[in-house]
Amino acid sequence: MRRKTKEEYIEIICLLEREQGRAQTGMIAEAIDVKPPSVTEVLRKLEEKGLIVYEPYVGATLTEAGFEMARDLWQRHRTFADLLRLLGVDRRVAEADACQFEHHVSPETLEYLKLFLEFLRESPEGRRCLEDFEAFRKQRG
Amino acid sequence: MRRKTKEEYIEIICLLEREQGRAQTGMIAEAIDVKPPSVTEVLRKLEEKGLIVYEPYVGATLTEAGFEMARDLWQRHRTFADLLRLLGVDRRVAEADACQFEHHVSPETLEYLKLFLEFLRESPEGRRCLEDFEAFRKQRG
DNA sequence: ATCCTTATTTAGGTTAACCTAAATATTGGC
DNA sequence: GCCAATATTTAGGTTAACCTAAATAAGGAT
Repeated sequence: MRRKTKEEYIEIICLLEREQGRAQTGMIAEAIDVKPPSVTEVLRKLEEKGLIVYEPYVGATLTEAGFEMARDLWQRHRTFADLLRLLGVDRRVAEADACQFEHHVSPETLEYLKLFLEFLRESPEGRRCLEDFEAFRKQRG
Repeated sequence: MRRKTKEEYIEIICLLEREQGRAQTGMIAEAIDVKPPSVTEVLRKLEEKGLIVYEPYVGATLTEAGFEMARDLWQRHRTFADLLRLLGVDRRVAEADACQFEHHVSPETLEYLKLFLEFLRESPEGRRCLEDFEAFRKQRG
C-alpha cells in the first residue's frame, strides 16, 4: 500500500482514542496497515511537532493542536464524502476517495464545496438539482 | 516544495513535447522545480516502465503508453478544474487543486463527476442549478 | 578543427517512511 | 511474586526522491 502521511496517523489516533479509549502502537499499526516499529518512529516525530504526547509502552494522546488537526481533517473528509454520496457515488468508494482528497484540498476550494453541500441539502433548489441530476444520470449514465 | 510523482513527470513531458516540440532534462527540471540530476534519474525509471523513450543528452519522448497516461491525467485534471470553476472557485486555485486531485481520484468517482459536469453544462436543469447556487452563495457566503 | 560555454550525466550523500530481527518491557495466570 | 506470553522498542537495512559537486558531452564562434 501507499505511504502514510502524518495527517493519517493523527486521524487514526483520534479515532482510536474516541472509540477504544486509547491509541497504542499496535492498534495504530493494525489500523493503518504498517508494522509496529514504523509507528513508534512516527509517534516520536508527531510528539516533536507537538501534535501528540507519546508515552513509551503506553501510547499516544492528542494534544490540543493535534486534536484541532484531527477535527479539521474530519470536516474535510465529511465534506467530500457527503458530496460524493449525494451525487450517487457508492459509500465505500466515496469514503475512500475522501480519504485522499482531504489531504490535498485548499481552504478556498473547501469553502466552496461546503457551501455547495449546504445548498444541495438545505435549499429547495438544491434538492431539486439532485433530483434532476438523478434523472439525467439514469437517462445518460 | 512537495515530492513529485511519476505522473507529474509524464504530464510535464507531454506538455513540453506539445508546446516546445521536445522535452529535455533541463526544461523538465525547470518546469517541475527540481534539479537536473533528479530528472535524469526519474527519466531512466520512466523508461524502464515503458512510459517514455529516453535518449541521453537529447531528452524524453512519450511512448504510446505514456501518452495514454498523459491523456488520462489531463482528462481527470479538466474534470476537476472545470467543476470547481463552475462552482465559482478562482481559476488559479481550481487548477492547483485539480493538480492534486487528479492523482487520487478513483475511476468510479471520476465517472460521476464527469456526468455531473455534463449535467451542469449541458442540461437546462443543470444550468438553472448553477444559477440557483450562485444566488444562494451570494446570500449566505 | 579547436576551444569555450552550456547542458547533462555520474558519483556520492541526505531524508523519510517503511521493513525484519533481536532486545526489552509489561501483564496476566499460577 | 515469578514466569511465560505478548507487546513495544532498538538496531540496522532498504527504497525513492531529492540534493551538491565533479566529470563529461554537445554545439557555436573563431
